[in-house]
Amino acid sequence: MSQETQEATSPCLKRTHYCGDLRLTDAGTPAQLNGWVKRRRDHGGVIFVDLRDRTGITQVVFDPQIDEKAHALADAVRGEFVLNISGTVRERDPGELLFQADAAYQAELADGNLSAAFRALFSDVDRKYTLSEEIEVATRVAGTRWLLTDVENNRTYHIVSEDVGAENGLSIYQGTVNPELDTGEIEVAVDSLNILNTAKTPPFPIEDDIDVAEDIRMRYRFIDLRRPEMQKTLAMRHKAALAARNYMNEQGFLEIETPILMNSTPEGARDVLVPSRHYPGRFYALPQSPQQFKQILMMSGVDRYFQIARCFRDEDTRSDRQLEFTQLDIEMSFAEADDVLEVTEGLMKRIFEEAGGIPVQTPFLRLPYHESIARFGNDKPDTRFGMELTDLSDVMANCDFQVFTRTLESGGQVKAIAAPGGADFSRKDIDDLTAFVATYRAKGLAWVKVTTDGFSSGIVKFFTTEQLEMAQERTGAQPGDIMFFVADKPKVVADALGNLRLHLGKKLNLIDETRYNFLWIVDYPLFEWNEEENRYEPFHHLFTGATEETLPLLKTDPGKVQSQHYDLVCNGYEICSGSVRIHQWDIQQQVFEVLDITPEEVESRFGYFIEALAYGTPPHAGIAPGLDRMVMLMRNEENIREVIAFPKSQQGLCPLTHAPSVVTDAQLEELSIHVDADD
RNA sequence: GGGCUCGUGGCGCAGUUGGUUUAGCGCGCCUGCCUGUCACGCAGGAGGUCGCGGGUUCAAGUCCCGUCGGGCCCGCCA
Repeated sequence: MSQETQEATSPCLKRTHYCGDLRLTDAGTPAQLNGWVKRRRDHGGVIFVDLRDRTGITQVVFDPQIDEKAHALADAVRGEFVLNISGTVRERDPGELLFQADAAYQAELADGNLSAAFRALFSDVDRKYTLSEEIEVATRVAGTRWLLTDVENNRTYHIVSEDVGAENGLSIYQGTVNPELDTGEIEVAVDSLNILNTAKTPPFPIEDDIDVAEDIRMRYRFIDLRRPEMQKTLAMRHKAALAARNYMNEQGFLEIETPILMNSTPEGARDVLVPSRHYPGRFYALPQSPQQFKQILMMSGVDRYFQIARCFRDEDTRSDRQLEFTQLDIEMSFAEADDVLEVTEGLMKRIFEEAGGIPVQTPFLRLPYHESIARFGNDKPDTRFGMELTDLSDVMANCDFQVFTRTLESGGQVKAIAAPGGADFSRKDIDDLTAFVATYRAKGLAWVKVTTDGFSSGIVKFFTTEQLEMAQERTGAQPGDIMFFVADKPKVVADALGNLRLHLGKKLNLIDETRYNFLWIVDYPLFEWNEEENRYEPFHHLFTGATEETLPLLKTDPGKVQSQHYDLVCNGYEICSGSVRIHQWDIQQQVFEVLDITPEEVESRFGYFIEALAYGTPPHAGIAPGLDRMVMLMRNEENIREVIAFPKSQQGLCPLTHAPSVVTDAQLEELSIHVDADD
């Protein structure tokens, strides 16, 4: 194969346009393009190449009559070769004359409604030209030239009013315009080609809607990222970060970097640790979030801070969780909860509208935590559809179904949801759903179908008609639906039915994918009781403030203290989490006491922080929107890896570089680390 | 730590109750022909031993055990 890539004179790499830029108005102008070969179509005499860069595709034509040398060179071109071409932009050829028609049909072109008679002329030429119902007519030159696009058949026709024999008539040409491409009305006739580089045949095609295993895409991520969809995602992520940066700047926030190497705080998630060379046996930790530093910045008088911060949590991944991720970290002084919510709402509006083109209505609804759990089974509800959970504990207390009554007697609950159209579910469907809820520890899934003839189920006999009618009324079940019941401890009921609701919402297509339902979850408890360890734990983190009304309960009934924490939820994803912080030393001490953290522990773990707190800390509050999840939502992706350029696999490996890697003994020795690696 | 699931030419898949063929198909790839295609077309061709290891059997891609890798989920994590 020809490998001649260079001339003696080096090519000019400065492009005049990107491949997605050119339009009909550019016809006649010279153009120089750089790009990758998406496809080459060799017709023996003339060669077409679809040249791709991050903006789009332009068809370039190698015609021996224009430049014999370029045409000869193009013979060796293959997929993903890197080309530099120059030539002239030209309107695409009107193509071959198909037939001529009476001038009277011209009137029909104005409104795009072609008569049956006109349509028949197309079919008369050849069956394959039969027009579909979906056609569009564009006027190219008023009164004389039109472009007729058959959208469904992806075919174009040029129609020209010109002299046909003695009188004026219409000439219909089979056009060469490609309605699929933004640049489809033009092409570049090449007079000079430089093959800047060759390429091995890629392992999968560089185009959207490919059906390729994810690990192969990840191993060849540099090829995967060339796909238009991925370029779109990268660009959107950039726009989101830019919109955020601009907005925060306009709101008076300073962007400040905080350390990546910091100290380990064993609270919450596992830290990613980095050994210290100077101090054998000591480790830095990568930030789970810049929480303490941003609070210290408030103590430092920064007043308003933000950062596009990389965060690290050494926990197992999920489709919406990575080992490292990016947050728009925000903190503001002299601020109350409402101030943070307002700034955040403005930020969301700005990001979603500027980066995603998605209109956002503010302010957002606010839903108390307990209500969210009660109605949706979790604190990140997808409110794009109904099927809410409903409590039937009171109704079922007197039924004859012992599974329910025993659960209720031991302090459990009976709740239900109604699935629209679920009366059609087969035994197998229901078995699958039972297995589904079992993963959330539910011991069973009771069901009752609602039909026009009444209730139908193996367990109907255990209930009175009134009880079932009450269940139907509360769940809102209609004839044709099915009611699902779970009886268990409240946590299990919430998990099982909450996830079943989501599962069925997707399966039954109840979700409007075009909607973005933003929603604040508020009124969280400050502490959570840990049954096993017989002590309180912070519901969020140690520095979350309490509401003024519930603050006195800190000493008497900590479980009832309400925090000033807030989460922002959109379509079932938590996208921001924040709170008003404790800024008073004595209140912070009380929190430590509730949590049984000894003064010694406080001193060793947060000594610097507590000390800073005592030196005039302003009231402050903050929040941290997750960039990855926002981009994920805007791109309608269900997997966070799709919106990260180089994500880790589920096992925490980098598929491209194979990190983490084994290091040399010399490196380990310098760090005084002895590896005990059996597994 | 656990459950489920997938692993056959470069990619996507098919391989029936273990025995039919030299393990098929589509795409891609290679060669040749073709001046208007845009999923170009036509003709021809190359390429896999079925993730890996072991076992059962006269016989295994097909059954069993183990192991490695990918994904989803529980735990964990906000």
